[in-house]
This record gives sequence, structure tokens and C-alpha cells, in this order.
Amino acid sequence: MFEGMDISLPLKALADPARLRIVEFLRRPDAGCCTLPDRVCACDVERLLGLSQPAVSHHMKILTQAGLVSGEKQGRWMYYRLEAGAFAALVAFLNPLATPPAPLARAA
Amino acid sequence: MFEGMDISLPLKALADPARLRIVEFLRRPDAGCCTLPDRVCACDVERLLGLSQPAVSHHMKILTQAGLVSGEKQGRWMYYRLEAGAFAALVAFLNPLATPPAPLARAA
DNA sequence: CAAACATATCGATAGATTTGAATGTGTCAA
DNA sequence: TTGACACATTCAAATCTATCGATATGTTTG
Repeated sequence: MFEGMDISLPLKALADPARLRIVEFLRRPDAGCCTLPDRVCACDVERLLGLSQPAVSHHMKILTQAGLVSGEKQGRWMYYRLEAGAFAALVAFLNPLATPPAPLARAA
Repeated sequence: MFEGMDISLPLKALADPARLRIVEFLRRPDAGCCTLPDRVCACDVERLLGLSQPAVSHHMKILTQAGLVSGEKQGRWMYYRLEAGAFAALVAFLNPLATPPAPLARAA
């Protein structure tokens, strides 16, 4: 399991300070003009995180391609949401590494 | 919690294919000359993963600085081991993102 | 001590990544 | 239709990163 998987993509996506801030913001948006209960529009990410507009677009693309975030266009706004399943997959991958390895697993 | 934390370091450390292979190898070393049950020497990483010696040294330094791996010098060999606690911290950070956010958390 | 060995470090280079300015695309309002 | 707006894309510049060859450090062996 997880052999040829694209675990590397979400890890790379999260390995950037700006994107990590975006993810944390998507989880708990402070307040915003067009922020809905479970969705956040790109303009809020830009405004409340102090990122330039192309930067937001770029980071959102990477987060989306990694499956960590999904976007939905509504009128001229773009609403983003966290994809809990992708984070669960990351947790499932990291969990075995968080437990001490079985000492007898190397019996040949 | 996790506010100013150095979660970015282990994420960046894991966001590299070579280091991800190293971590997976440290968890389950195939077989090696100087591989001990719970520790793996750098030469095995180099030989069994087909990495150059400076590359191994470099990646091990990054993994160690991220806290994901600890090294112990023994004679002229360097033995490395996974640090389960660091992975547990990663899991603890990602777990809240793996569950759908509480819909009423934004009550002001 | 000298040679062989394991690993770390340095220097340079190639490739990837972030970023902003400028521009393009599609949507809403007047 | 025209203009304003939200976002995407392109391009170039700056920065980072991985990698390798060469070399240095420390250790064991003869």
C-alpha cells in the first residue's frame, strides 16, 4: 500500500509556508466578505493573508492538484474547501511511521 | 497549538522523493551488511537505494534536522533510526484537517 | 605511521520553485 | 455594449534545492 502512490504531491504541496498558512486559514477562516461557513473565496485568502493575487492562484492550483483542496466557481468568485479525505490519506501514510517498528518484522 | 511550530521542517523534509524512499527504507530495511534490527547504517542507504554518498549524507542531515531521524556514530559507521515522535507530531497536526470542520465553530 | 574506509563538507552547476508585473478570460452591473 | 471586477495565465527574475566531483575529517587495520 502507498507504494506508487502520489503521497509526494500533497507532501510537497504542504511543504511551503504560504500554502501551510492557506490550509490553516481554510480550516478556520477568521472573517471575510464572501466567506461562507464551509467555503472561502480566493479574495479572502489574498486579503487576509497578505498574498498577491497571482500567488494565491498559483498556490491554490498546487493545493488542488494535490487533492488537498477543491475549488468551485460561483459567478466570478472561486470558493475553496479543504478535502478531508486527502488529509486522512496522509495521516494513514504517516501513522505507521509514528509507531515504533515491530522488532520481529525482519524475520526472513 | 502548532502556531509557531516547526511543522514546516518535517514537511519539507518529506517532500522529496529520495528522502521519502529513505524513510520507507528505514522503516523496513530489506537486508544489509551492517543493518541492525532497529538501525540502518548510511552505507546501506547508499547501496540499496542507489544514491551517491554525498546525497545520502545531505538527505540524512535534512531528515535529522527535521527531527524525523536520529543518527548515532559508531566507529566509522553512522547508524540512523526513525524518530516516531516526530511522525506522531505530524499526525497530530494533520488529524484535525482530516475531519470535516465543525459547522458551528464560527459562532461569534 | 600508512593505507583503506565511512562519512561529512565544499564548490559548482542544473533544475525546480516562488514571486510579481503584465496580460488574458470570463462574469456581473449599468 | 462598456466598464468594473475576480481570477487564471504567462513571462522573467530571484531564490532555493538536489546533485556530483573533489576534498577533508576521523576511524580502523596492517
